[in-house]
Amino acid sequence: MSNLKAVAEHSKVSIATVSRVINNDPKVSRETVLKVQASIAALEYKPNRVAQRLRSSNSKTKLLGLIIPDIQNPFFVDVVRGVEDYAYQNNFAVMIGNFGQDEKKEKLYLDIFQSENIDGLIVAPIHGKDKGIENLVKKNIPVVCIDRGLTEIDVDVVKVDNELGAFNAIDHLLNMGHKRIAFISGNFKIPTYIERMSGYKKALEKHGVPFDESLVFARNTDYKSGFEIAQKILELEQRPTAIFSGNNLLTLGALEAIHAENIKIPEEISIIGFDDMPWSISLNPPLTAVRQPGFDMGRKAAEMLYERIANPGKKKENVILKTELMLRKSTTRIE
Amino acid sequence: MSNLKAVAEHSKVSIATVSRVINNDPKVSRETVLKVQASIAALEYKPNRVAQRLRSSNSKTKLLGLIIPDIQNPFFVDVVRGVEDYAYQNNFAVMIGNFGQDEKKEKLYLDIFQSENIDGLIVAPIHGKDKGIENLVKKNIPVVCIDRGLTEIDVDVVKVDNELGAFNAIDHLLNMGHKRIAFISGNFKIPTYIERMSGYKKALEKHGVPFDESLVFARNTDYKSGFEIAQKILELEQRPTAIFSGNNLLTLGALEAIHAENIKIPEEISIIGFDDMPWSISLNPPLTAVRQPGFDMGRKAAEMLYERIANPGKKKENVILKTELMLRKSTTRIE
DNA sequence: ATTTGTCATGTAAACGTTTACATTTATCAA
DNA sequence: TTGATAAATGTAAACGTTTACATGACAAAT
Repeated sequence: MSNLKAVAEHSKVSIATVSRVINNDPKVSRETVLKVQASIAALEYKPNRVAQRLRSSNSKTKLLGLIIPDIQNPFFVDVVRGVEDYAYQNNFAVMIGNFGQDEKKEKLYLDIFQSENIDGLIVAPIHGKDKGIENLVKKNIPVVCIDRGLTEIDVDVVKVDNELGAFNAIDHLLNMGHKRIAFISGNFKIPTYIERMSGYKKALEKHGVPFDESLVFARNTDYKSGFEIAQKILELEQRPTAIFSGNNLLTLGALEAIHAENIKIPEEISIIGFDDMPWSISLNPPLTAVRQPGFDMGRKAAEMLYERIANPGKKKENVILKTELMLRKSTTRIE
Repeated sequence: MSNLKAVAEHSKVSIATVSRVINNDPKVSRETVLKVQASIAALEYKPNRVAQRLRSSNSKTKLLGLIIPDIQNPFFVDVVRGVEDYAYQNNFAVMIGNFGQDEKKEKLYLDIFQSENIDGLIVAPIHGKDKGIENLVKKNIPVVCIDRGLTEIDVDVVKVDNELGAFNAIDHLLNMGHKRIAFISGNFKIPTYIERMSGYKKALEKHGVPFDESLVFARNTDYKSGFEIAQKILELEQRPTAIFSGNNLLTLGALEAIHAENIKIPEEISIIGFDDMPWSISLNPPLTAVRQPGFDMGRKAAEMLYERIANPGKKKENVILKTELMLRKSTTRIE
């Protein structure tokens, strides 16, 4: 790879001048600019971003870190796309780390990204008291949390009104006459699930239905957990008439379990999923789901990160987007 | 962030010695090692990977680039997971770029990754004559192609036997009596679709069914294309009895179109998709599909990249994995 | 006592940039 | 002519590492 020195020699100027041309410094004569640009083209010179980042943190070639809990979850894929969309338009590169709900792995990525001198980080914390992320914030490294916030410290957040989203889903089921509604949740260390649980409870309360702890199942947030928990639910002596499932993958896993038992949805059991998918309509049956605007969340987070980088002192922001209940065919009225 | 110098001062040795301790150089006394390690811990020192990469390319802190065509496609998500799995175990960081089948964006990521001094690249080329990737290979930057190869140049490749995969799918349909089989393909610039097309033709040939060009539709590889092409197919005067769809997203899009028209699968039309998904069983109806081992492909590619980095001169490898036809309920026999 | 060798450590150059500061040259006012 | 000012360019330090080479201390061999 050719470097500044090569270009400088080729156009018979100093490397400082070449650097100035690259950075559009006005203090260089038109003549020299043209000469240097010709050399740059001739040698196919590309600035070395590693050297740029080592030398100065406020260069124009920014590097963003993005840490997500589970890339298999289409919701987070949407988030990634949103972040990338904004980054691409603004000439950032994005480094992605997927920690698969593994706290150690999250910590590793935090360390790596930090020592890669990233200019900013977008992260969905594994829990609300994440010390690693708190540290970054304290060090004044620009951080935006997505999907989940931090409880101990003030930080930029983009999330969704999880409580209301869950409330509306459960309210809908209760309105249709359901009383025994199982909740397949993710781990309650994760803030989102605490909030969804709270919405679940509030809806029950509103309808005067007593809360039954034995209907709540919290494990991991993957396909397999959804499958296994649903199996258990279906075996219950007094089977619930409806299932509320906490995320995309849990829903898909639960569907597999239900289909494996040849149980009819919604005639024998209703189901609502948190997280919509483009192909929800093609599921058997078309799935009623709580839609989160993943792409928009990603884009917004990137935008906020950009602003935070430009203006580190600025007041922390807390953006809460709305969910939408997509009514389809996986729920029905019962007497 | 503390640096070598700070650690050196803290433990009253030179920075060279500290560096040696970090890199486990045996030529340093036990006593000093302990002293330095204590300082490292006290100051929470983390090596700066940017400086490491600038200084030497054969350090232990490697950075891999991964460029994929479409992160919305669950197949590529599996690939990402496979790559990451291997990378994580071997202490690499992975930088992901998603180019969304946009050639310009692919080029941009190629440039960025190169100027980030990546140690190696895993990429699914947008087409077989990708000059950008050819250049990297010529510059002796370790590259492994995944899902798709390069025609003009010898390079490491991990892919799947697309021709045979498609052949088996079409053969299955023909065996069930189908003769008019539509093919929803991606763009024929992409090598995979050329190969799948070839398998499609060979199967027709085997059964003596004449090839009908008007049944082949090639556009993009996204959900929307699948939806729109399927709409067209359903409007055909003499409607095909079966659809073979070229990838995950095309299949899901096509399903939506079919369901929107209230057409029964498989009674009124059969469908086989290239690419299986974990939740294929929960689709309406459970989808018959050609499974590709995405995770294994990613893992294998990372492994090959690792070997190529260690041994750049080694002979290029061409790994072709097998597909598997997953028989479910979306196809039926016709007379 | 001198030489040789080994081990531990230090010194300084290098990686490719950016940038504060210094230098050169030209322009113009007095 | 001199000095001041401005414009264009160059010089060199810095970012945080790694590493070839130099140095120094000490023990063993002569």
